[in-house]
Amino acid sequence: MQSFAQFVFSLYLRTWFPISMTQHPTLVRVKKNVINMDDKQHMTMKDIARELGVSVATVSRALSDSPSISRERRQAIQQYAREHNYFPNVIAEQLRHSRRNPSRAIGVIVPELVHYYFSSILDGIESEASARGYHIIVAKSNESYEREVRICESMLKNKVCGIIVSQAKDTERYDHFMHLEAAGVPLVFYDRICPALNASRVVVDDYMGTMNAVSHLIETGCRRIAFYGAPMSMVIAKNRFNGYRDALYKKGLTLDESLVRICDNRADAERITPTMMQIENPPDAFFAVNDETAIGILSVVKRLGYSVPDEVSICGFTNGFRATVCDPMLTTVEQRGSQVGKEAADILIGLVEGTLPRDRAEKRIVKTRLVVRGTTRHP
Amino acid sequence: MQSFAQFVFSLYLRTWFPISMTQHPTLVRVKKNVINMDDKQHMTMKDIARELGVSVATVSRALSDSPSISRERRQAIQQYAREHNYFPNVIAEQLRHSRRNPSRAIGVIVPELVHYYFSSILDGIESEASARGYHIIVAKSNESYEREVRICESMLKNKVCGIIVSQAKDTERYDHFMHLEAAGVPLVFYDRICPALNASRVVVDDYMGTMNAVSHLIETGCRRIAFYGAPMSMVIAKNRFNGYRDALYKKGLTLDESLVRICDNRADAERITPTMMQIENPPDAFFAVNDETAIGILSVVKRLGYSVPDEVSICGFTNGFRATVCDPMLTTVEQRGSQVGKEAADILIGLVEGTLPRDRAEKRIVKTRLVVRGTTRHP
DNA sequence: TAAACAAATGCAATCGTTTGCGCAATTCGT
DNA sequence: ACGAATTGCGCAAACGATTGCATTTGTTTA
Repeated sequence: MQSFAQFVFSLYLRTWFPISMTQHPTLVRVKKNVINMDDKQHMTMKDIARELGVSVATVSRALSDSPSISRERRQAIQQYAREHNYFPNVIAEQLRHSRRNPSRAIGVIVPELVHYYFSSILDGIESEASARGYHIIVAKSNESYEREVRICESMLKNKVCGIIVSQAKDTERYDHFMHLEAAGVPLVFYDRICPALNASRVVVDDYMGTMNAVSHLIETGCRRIAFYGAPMSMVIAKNRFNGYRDALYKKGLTLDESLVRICDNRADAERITPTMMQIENPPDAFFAVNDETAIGILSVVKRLGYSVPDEVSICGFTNGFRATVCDPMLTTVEQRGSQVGKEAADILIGLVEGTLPRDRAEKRIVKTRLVVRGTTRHP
Repeated sequence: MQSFAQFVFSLYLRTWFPISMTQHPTLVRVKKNVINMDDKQHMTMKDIARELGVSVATVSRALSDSPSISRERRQAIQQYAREHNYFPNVIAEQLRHSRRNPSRAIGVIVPELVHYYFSSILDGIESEASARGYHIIVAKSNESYEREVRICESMLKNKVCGIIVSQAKDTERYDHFMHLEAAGVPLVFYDRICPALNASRVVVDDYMGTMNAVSHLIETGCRRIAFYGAPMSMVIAKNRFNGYRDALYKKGLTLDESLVRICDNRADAERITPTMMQIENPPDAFFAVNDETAIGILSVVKRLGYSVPDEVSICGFTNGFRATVCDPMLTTVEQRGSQVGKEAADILIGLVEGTLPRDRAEKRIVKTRLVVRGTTRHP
């Protein structure tokens, strides 16, 4: 790993000297007027300057490889810095540059953390961000408007360069977001979009995803397809329903409203489904807004003695951990959370670095993919 | 929500004025010498001072409610600040205090993000941290030593007040961690502990968790219990194995080494299990190091025509999403990731704030809980 | 030989806050 | 009414880095 530190160093004089973690340098200096022995801190330019008998300005210029410092001095200073594992104080750098340069911290607001889709998105954001030299500050809103506001304040105070956010469910006012925009902090929404704001966003192609899935059900012989969706106040719910409706329409089937239910979790699915299977002309397939709901349906349908997929087909949406655990494995629409996260980070960084115009909202749609497994028949 | 901003304000003069997100104040000031119209920035003490005809020092003291400023002036300044949504520049604050006060950013290093256990831990850390006024910077090591080192550097540069970390699998050198400690950044390990370092840590009670689970299997009539564990180089693997061994011993059973396998993922489980069921005296129960592996066993055993739990019992470890999705639902040891995260954050904050001594490693063990479901018989 | 020039370095202000110290103005005690 | 104590406020130096401008050298040119 020796070469690693050198590699990093060679990359940049601008980006500075990393601490070579694999050597044992005199990183730890004891404070001059020793008061607290535990008080450890690192070198500053002043230390280098004092030690080498030059001014701080010279050190600064030498370390930034300015040609106005003589070759020998420059190299001497650089070497001293490297040997003593000097690295610049980001706080000071930032204070100095706060008017021109944004920080490299991206704020990420997640409704919840223990959730497959959000984890994948976070993963995508982290990958893209760290690859481009940013780090992420993560906060979860717990689906609460109040916490969301507080988090926005905190992130503004902590000078993030931008925020990637999925709204909390009970957020219906958007002033906090507008304030952020007004304060010059760019915003990128994912998953749950703020309809009132014309902000940049990344969403998955709910419409086409659902349409393809439902078409698949029809093509494999299903004729009475139930739809379990989220409340229509959510944009994604509406899009998925439209996809369902249009798939039926395109295949010449009529939409039977008795087959449409608001249901987006397992408990509800287990409560509702028995009734659904007792109606006069029960469904021969289910499309569920997420895998969790689909699993609920599956467990009930199996318990009622139907065979899956022969008598009843089931299709979910997410393709999370659950999808390959149930028996039979779940056919589902892959939501590609990681890709959503990457796109969101890409937009945000573009906005921050100026490669994307701030006055126009960048909107991206991530394509979904139907993953056919055991809960639907093969064509 | 008007009352919210006021509520926050009333809480603290020290913690400062939040931006009232629900009003439309003159947060955005136009730069005096307008060059870039997009350049938005917020008030500083200097602005307040100029406007009210006092010195910056007075503003600072008034806002920190110092008694050395007269009541009227103090209130006037506070009111002006509140009305104009002044809030202090954390960067500047930090620079000033860098020698005494740590930042309020906690670094969190996770091997992966899309993973139930790590998500729960992250969730626990976030909850505890945000409740105590800290925020978290999250980075994933992707199980790579090199990335882990780089992340440590980056976090050190970004002045986190401490780091909570689970080692990458291929980390075998610990210099980077030692450097952090040396630089005064406290470290708390979770899940994967660094054996070479006597650092603070939070682990789950792998030994007792496994012992209880295996005892449960024995009490429900199982006699030949297979053990699928992780490589013994990992501490948790060893502890879990010991729990298994001692449970057998305590119940008067002998350990049959042909029933012990290194196997910690689904693919391996599906490969190994058919063979395992063909040995002369096949197991009547499996204990697996995690739910994923247990699910793999379950799917094979079911496919081979055994009934679960009547002929074969299965027990996992984690109690993640998967556990309630498989059929029958999985009996498993609940790992309480969220609690682990909370304890870790609690230790770290204690270390940072000085309520816990830095010279002694704080070690906590989170109790597990056996969750009996459908893959094992009831006593 | 003095003026002009280039190269190398230092001075000092700046970013936004905090804080020790000192200076005025007021109030107090005698 | 005069020195002492108190009160209220400002000056200026930090914190660690950057950068325009001035200064110090040494070299070249007229």
